[in-house]
Amino acid sequence: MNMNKNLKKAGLKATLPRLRVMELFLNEAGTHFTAEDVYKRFLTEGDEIGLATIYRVLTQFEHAGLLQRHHFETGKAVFELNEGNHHDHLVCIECGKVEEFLDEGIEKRQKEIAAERGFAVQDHALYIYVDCLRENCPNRAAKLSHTKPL
Amino acid sequence: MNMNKNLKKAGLKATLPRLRVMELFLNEAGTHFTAEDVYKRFLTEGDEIGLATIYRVLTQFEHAGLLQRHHFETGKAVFELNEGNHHDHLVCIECGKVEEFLDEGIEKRQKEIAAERGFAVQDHALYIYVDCLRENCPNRAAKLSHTKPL
DNA sequence: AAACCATTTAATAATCATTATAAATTAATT
DNA sequence: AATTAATTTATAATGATTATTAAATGGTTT
Repeated sequence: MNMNKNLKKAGLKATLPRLRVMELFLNEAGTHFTAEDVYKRFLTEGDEIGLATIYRVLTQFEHAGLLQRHHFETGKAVFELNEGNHHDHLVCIECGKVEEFLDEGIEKRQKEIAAERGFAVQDHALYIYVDCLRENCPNRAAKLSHTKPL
Repeated sequence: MNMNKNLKKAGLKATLPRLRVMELFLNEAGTHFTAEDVYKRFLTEGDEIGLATIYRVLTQFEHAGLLQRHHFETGKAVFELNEGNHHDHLVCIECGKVEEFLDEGIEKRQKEIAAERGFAVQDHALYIYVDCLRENCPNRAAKLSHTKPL
């Protein structure tokens, strides 16, 4: 199957933790998970996979290009399936909801800006922090970003 | 003097640690410091100001609008003087050098993107990670970003 | 399929950045 | 100068993540 092939290509053995992680990200493409999200998810499903293992697997998958890591202002890293399509993020500071977008104009302008200054772009991160204005936020209580002022 | 006034307005007493921190950022406007940078700087100057105090003061200054906090992909927060001029950052992944820029087109487009989706922009962070291509990087050894793939 | 061996996991402990706590000190006010 | 609340110091605690090491497992070979 697809999963095994991905792992093989990355030179990684098909172990239970890795299959579970891969499966989760494939099944829920587009979702952003922290290491702990993944850990807890498995716990509730009956799989006791150590948190350190989760971290290791996520990092390996990132290096293998299977996942992407992002650092929002929440203090913890989030991972999502790497579907090859670069995009930026809108992050709701009230509920943590994440939406993706891509704007060619912005992409192009970034390259120009770096080039104007003699730099070679390696990567970029654009996070727009918003208020989604939903009164019924599932986790309006568990706010993000206690450090960043608005 | 200027410094005392700033602190007063923020409802903060003019203590030695706060004056030293303020002074440092004023004297080196445009520079980005981590809490530890500040801590070490004072040490070499003979002032033993606790790291926890530095953290507290930096956070207070941030809340008072005197400093701005940024999270690059280095894992630690950096602070710079808030001169009122919003700007984004080009960060060299080889040497840590930071350059600032502002592009009205990008700013405008961001607002549009959020608005199109019914969100209210609270803040944003745009970091372009580049290679400054300087062979003589002062700290080409002490690289940044071991986590983020290029 | 049993044996082999390198890889991987699990269970910790360690680390790094940052925040909280509680006792001692100090700035602003009386 | 005395009072009091704010602040610093020193230290412990926390939260996210990484390192360590012995035990277990996957893939391969016989």
